[in-house]
Amino acid sequence: MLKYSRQREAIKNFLANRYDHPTAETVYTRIKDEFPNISLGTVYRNLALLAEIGEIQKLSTGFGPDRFDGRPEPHYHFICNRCGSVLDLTVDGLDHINVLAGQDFGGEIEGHLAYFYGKCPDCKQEEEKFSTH
Amino acid sequence: MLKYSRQREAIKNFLANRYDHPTAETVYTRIKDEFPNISLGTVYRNLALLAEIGEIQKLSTGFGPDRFDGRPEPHYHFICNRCGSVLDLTVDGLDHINVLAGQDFGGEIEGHLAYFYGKCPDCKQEEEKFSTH
DNA sequence: ATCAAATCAGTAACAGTTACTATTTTTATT
DNA sequence: AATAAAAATAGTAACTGTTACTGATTTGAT
Repeated sequence: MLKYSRQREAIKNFLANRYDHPTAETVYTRIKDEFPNISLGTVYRNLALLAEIGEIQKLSTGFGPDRFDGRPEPHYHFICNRCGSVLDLTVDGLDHINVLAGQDFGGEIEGHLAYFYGKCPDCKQEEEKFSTH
Repeated sequence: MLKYSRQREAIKNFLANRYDHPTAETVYTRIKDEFPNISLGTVYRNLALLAEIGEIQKLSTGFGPDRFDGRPEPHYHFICNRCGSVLDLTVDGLDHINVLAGQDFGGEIEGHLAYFYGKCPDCKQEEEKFSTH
């Protein structure tokens, strides 16, 4: 049985108001303003729990620590390979790739996980300042 | 300057003859048959080096340790969420999703990384044995 | 054969995360 | 409101996967 916890509530609210997909460490240091002696373990436990019950999303990008997304609706992410920032993307109609992937496959494709990477808007603009034009 | 190393050669050959995308730990224990006192650090260093020069691929699935693929040509992977096995997929013509993802995005999409998941052929067959038919 | 650069084995250190324990909070029941 | 069991907590230790360090060995150009 799930009981209320002020710490969990604070973590969820914190994520709901951020769009930069912070790490557990970042959540920890920021929640500390409100709960000075919250422990890192509590942050990890609640992030895992919230992700499990589908109220947030956990992003394992493969480089560096996991990141967390306060928006539970499925959506894709972009990772800037210049500055490392992680951004939300609004892409739809990508489910057909499951069919393509299942074409010559004896098993059953149930879903996919995709990350897009490249230059984020900021880094693109920054780079254009120095290019010939 | 890159110098030859028997250990690196053995690691590369080992991977070239496997299709199950072993972990560094697995590579280590198996290479030990030929090099009884090879160290785990050497395995990690060479796997990273081989991946960097494009002779193998490193797969960061997000759950558990990284896995390594002896085939350097770009291709997609399937992860069975029943038994955890990682399989190669032959899918082509998925590059158009970069365009779709870049539609309403101010930055520049340069590529993507995708994993498909579901039931592998073995687990599918296993499950069908127990279903009503 | 010489010798610098690369690689090695062995081991210590590290990052990110999970597990443990004794205490505190929550919440259903009185 | 008091009670009590279950859940959550803070604090800390332990763990997993990986990287960094060190002094010895191997490689390959001269």
